[in-house]
Amino acid sequence: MKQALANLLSQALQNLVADGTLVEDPKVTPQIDHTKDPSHGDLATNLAMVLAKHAKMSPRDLAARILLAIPENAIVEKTDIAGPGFINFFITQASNTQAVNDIFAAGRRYGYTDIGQGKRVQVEFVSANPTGPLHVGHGRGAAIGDALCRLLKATGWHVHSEFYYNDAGQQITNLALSVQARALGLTPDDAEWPEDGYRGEYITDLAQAYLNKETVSAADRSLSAGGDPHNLDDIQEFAVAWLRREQDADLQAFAVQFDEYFLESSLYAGHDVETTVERLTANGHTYEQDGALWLRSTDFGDDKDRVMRKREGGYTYFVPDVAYHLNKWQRGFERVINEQGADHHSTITRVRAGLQGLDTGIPEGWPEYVLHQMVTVMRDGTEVKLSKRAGSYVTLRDLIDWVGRDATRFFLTARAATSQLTFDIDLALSQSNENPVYYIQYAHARVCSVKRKALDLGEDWQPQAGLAHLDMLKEPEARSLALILGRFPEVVSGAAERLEPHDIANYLREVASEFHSFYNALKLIDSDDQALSLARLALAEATRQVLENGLDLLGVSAPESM
RNA sequence: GCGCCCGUAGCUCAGCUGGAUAGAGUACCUGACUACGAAUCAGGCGGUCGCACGUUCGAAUCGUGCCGGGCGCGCCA
Repeated sequence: MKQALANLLSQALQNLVADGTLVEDPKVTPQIDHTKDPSHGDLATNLAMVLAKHAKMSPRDLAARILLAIPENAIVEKTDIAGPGFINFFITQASNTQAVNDIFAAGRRYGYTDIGQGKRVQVEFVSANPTGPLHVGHGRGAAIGDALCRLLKATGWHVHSEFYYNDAGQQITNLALSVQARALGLTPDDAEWPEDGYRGEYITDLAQAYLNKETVSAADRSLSAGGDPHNLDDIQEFAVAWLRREQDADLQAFAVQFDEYFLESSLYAGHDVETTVERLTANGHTYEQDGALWLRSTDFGDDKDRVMRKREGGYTYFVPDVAYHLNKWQRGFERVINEQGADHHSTITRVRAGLQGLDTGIPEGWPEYVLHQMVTVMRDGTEVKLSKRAGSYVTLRDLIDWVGRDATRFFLTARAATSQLTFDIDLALSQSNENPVYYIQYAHARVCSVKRKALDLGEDWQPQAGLAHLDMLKEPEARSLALILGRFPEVVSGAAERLEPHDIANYLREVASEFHSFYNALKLIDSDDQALSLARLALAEATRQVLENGLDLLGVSAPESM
């Protein structure tokens, strides 16, 4: 719709250039927006105001000239010049209800576009260390990251989702030491307990499983415990596999899947880390000082240089990170998007600096980042900070157990990632009008119910039959519902472009709201007027389809009954 | 001290690539079920958009400086 209008306007401009009103195509980007106020029409543009200076005319005069230059068409019913020079467009009935036809034609793929043209994008998210259950922050990352993948797929990108597994380094050693301590009968209160040890209840379960010589099967491996509390390497290998299984189960409960789990240890095994360091050194971006090897990251915008190889010989954490991203680059991804918690913000400059230092033609802004702020969990008006299982934090599993997968997903994606999030357990639990998830799902279930009811009247009460009578949808409630359904493709492509899934959540609430108003104002099934009923049923079914498609982008189910 | 994010209705948040009278939910108040699902709808109340300058036809939106909150500033990850 917007696009069609934009085409008309650009033809109008060409006409004005041709007749000398305008000199040539000026470099301005006029906007076409949906109006807030129905008296302003359905769509409006600021074109005349933007061009006024260039044309040396007043915005309102120019607007009048533009309107005269618009070619004959079947879209615009009438126009208006308003305020300082806005051009308002009232679109025709047929043009408005065309969305319903489009929705029936495209079905499950309505809203999808081919903007990405099949180009490859890699999305990395969650990437939790295998040292404990996933917490609510990982949950937010999982919900947003997965929604991003779905949005990118819907806009024609070839998406590869990935979970980076930090199965090397100090924190894994601490994990192994903690499990070993438990296996040897120590508790976190003992003086001999490892200094940076993990204290959650799961450590106890893990130690017990190890002593019982249990076998764990995770996505990529199956491993049996040796059961020897003095074999630290064996404990470590078992602990990582066990926690991986634990995290897999959490992600499965959240319906999040990854195309690939990438192991940090593979970067050491494959010498990627060494190669990365060698290349940075060969390119002259490193120096030795105080027994350590430094990256001159200040050459690439960092506020200080960073140690790469510590005095004791090990690499700092960001070195394998750079190696990992070089690996991503070599795999040929057009774009790479990393979804992470904002507390890791400082790594961005470091990783990009390392990549620039490799001199392999990686663009400066590569990879892209989506950072999410912290999540606070509230219940009964107070903050929930602890879980039994993990000890010091609320887990993703806790949220799912408390409020269910759909509500968890929705609440975690409904807010802008840049805003801190307060997760209100009581609100998410309420099965009433307070809960936005149910509000949207209810609209979907309601359509399903009405369709069932209509079919009770006979086989000829299929919504599709209403497509022949769409011209009967004249009431304002029907009009504005059709109008918002027609916006869905723009909403999806906009959300994907800005990497902001919460746009979808807001849009779906509006759709549900328009539908409920429509439903309450008009009777959908009237056996005395089948044609009109069918037209309304078709509009309802189109609404259902948009709700289903939109909820799916957020990973939320669209129930046929509740 | 430096960097990033945030500050909009009592509460939770949209709007932020500048546009018309700043929106939604919730809370509170009035109404609507012998109709297809009232988990709904219609209406009302509620705001110096943190503050101050600036940019311009026009600023919640852009710039600068303050104030307040969060996160990060390690040879931890």
